[in-house]
Amino acid sequence: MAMKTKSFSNMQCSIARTLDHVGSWWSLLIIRDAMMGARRFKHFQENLGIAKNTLTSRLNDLVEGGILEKVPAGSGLTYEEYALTERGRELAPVIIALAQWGDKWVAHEKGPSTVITVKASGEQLPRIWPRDEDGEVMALRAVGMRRANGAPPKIWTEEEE
Amino acid sequence: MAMKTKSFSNMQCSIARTLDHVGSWWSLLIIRDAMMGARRFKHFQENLGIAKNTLTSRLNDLVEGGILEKVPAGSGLTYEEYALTERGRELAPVIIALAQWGDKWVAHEKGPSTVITVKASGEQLPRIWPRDEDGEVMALRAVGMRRANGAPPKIWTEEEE
DNA sequence: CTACACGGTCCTATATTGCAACCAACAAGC
DNA sequence: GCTTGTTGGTTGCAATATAGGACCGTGTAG
Repeated sequence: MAMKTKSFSNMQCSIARTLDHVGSWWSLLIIRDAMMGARRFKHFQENLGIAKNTLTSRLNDLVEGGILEKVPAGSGLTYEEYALTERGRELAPVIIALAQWGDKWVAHEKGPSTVITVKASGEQLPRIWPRDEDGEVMALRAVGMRRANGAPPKIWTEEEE
Repeated sequence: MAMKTKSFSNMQCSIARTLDHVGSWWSLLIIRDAMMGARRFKHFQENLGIAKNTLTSRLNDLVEGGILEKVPAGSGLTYEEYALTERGRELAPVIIALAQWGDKWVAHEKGPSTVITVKASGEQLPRIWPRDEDGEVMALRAVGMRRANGAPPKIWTEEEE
């Protein structure tokens, strides 16, 4: 699906499989703009400064991947717009995590250009972070990653956390 | 920093700035492996099936970006290993969000190869998701994204959410 | 002294991206 | 009815990045 030399889609890892859909340079920025209300070709193009043929490719990939869908623009309008599907909207945690990491670690001198908020209060959204079964924020060292049963083994076996 | 045609690093948007560090095809998979304990060049190479020169580039970029650092492997050992910095470890929410999205929407027929857990209980980590100031899980429609004061305006002005 | 593992570098072929030109469909102005 | 401009693309070409394999210097094992 993604147009690169080596596809991740046959990998079993969910991260790789996700990146196969949204891992190319512009995909997540297109999704970000879609979440902020961009719907038309020109919106993405003008806002991102992306080349038109590249944008065409990315949009087609995202539609094919079920993240965007083409919908009629409205009564009387002839063109179609690009709208996020539920699948696409559920990428919000990824977008939020990226934005918050960037705010903390590689902030622009002028501050962030986008603020993610709790609509009800207008306040800035709290940091998205792993939580345990009780909803308590966890230290990262308390998060484990292990191979699933039946998964191909890792190569490095010197130690296990 | 990242070696692509057009750099995102001068964009004000935090998402773009983050992607400038981790947006290339392999970066996030390298970080995933590092989180699972990979430390040596060969670990990444064998596990990912990435070309060696590409791996060299990506590792150098990540070190330059402060996400990995080279550390002496240990007493008596001559080589250096790649270890996540705090900056790198804090990408965990991104990795988790990608993994959980993939598990839900593009799962492999054999199931996930990696399971992310709460170490204390061994249970699967709950879904990482935006929460309000009280720690309550939010509906995505309750999350707002708006331009910061002073940010360049969006091009599309037809509607505001 | 020889062989091999490790962590690279260098070269070439292919794939992807950026850029600019071009184009068809439609709308607005005159 | 004709011209112009906007939109949403497509097509070529040049530049860049990736995959793959050959090669290499250092260190270790035998």
